[in-house]
Amino acid sequence: MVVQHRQIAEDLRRQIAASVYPPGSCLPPETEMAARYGVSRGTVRQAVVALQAEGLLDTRQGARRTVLRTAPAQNLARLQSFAQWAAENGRSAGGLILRLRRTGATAEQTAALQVAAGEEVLHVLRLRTLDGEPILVERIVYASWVADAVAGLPRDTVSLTEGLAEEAGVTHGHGRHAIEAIGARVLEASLLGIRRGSPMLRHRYVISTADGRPFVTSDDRYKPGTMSITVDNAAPARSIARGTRPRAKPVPPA
Amino acid sequence: MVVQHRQIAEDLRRQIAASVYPPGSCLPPETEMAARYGVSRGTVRQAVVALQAEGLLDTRQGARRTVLRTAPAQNLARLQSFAQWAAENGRSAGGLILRLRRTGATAEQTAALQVAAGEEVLHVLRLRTLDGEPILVERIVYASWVADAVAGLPRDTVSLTEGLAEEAGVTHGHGRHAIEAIGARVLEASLLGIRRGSPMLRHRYVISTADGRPFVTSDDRYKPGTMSITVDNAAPARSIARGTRPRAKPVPPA
DNA sequence: GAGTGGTCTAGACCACAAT
DNA sequence: TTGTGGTCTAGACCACTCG
Repeated sequence: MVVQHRQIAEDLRRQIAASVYPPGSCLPPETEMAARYGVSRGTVRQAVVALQAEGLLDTRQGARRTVLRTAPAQNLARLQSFAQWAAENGRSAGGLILRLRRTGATAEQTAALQVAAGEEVLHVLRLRTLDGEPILVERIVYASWVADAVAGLPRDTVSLTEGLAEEAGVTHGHGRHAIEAIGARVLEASLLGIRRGSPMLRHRYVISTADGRPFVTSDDRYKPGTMSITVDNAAPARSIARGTRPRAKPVPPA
Repeated sequence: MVVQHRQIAEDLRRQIAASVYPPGSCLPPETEMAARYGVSRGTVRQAVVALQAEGLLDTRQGARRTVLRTAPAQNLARLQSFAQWAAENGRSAGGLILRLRRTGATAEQTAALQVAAGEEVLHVLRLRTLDGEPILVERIVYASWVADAVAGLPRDTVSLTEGLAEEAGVTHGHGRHAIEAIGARVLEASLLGIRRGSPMLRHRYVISTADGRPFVTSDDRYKPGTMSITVDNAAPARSIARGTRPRAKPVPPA
């Protein structure tokens, strides 16, 4: 981390977490921070912009930036790896590939993965556990150009995502997700020990590399009551605000 | 829109949408764009950074920026207003308040809205329609400081969100959302004409003003098969990439 | 009116990618 | 090696908030 604006951002995050600047308090002015860190105002801005994007700060032109939260807002990255999410939350994730099959792509998969009609893809049926409990059934489909790397992984690989990154250097760039509710089918019911028709959370997604090539799509179904997808977001723009907004009660910096 | 970097961003978005720069093609270098628009390089960067955040561009140090998609990725703002979402998609939303009641806040609501224990809050039970079809039951709770503005709105107000913005100048700043699957209870079953236990999508959220004061929380439940929440996201960082990534096939700018 | 953040400039140097 | 994006500077002016 040789980049100054990252160091400054990290430093500010730490101070906010440590309640040096508690929620409701103001950050020092840009000019003052610039002097303190011995950098130009622009560099401080780069750091502060990052914290804003994380939902940590409220900033309005003309007013001092105020702290909103102590903890950084969780971001959507968790939608991209169950194993990573589990690790972050101190839980242990497991995974077992039940079936592995190469077939021609369906029309839907052709569109999602941007492969030629009928081109061979790799289907994976996988049961996942959290702290030893079966919790989720995955129906994953990999594009042919990553299929061999996936097929070579052990059946009980905990994170296919990381395995694929290590084996083939393929990493997540963008994801497109759809979340619905759906009744359990026979397969899920028997694998997870629930009744048919039970309300399951269905999470479908397509993930692409940073340069826009989709390589995996999946249909994940969670056991009822076990999973809640959470999202923090910030309003995209200052939108339709009218009049003057009341301020949060000020708190002096510690 | 007097700000140059916004104008430039908008111009680029338009050109990408019009396939002047189709997916896979490269954007001109920063210096060239700066000259073309008659601004400094920094201003161009501000514009381009916005497009990156929208998932429209792939950028890597040293390489030209490449276009990833034609359409701007939809963002999470839709999670904040059903009416707005419907309007954007050319559907007609309706809403009818079935019950409106002031009571003391429960423990859960106290925490979500950050009000004193037992402080009065406004409960709203509301049935929503899409193109005339009942689709969703909302259980909304408003903090007392916005309750009067909400209670004064007509029972068939289509957008309480916009109504609240107009009446009280209260607008969305941040949202925290949780999405689950849950079986239909008697109330939803009868209102939506479905069977008890049917798999419903449950969307709970707390919304705060830009300065961090929560003012509304809700528990929305969607009729089975009617709603899918979609999310586009980009990887937060250049994470654990190994080796050189293969490039997307180049396409000449039109 | 003083202070603060938002925008913009004109230049510089470096790190990385492509050739 | 050359071109490109990433970082940084030192200064300027404007728009907005707040006392």
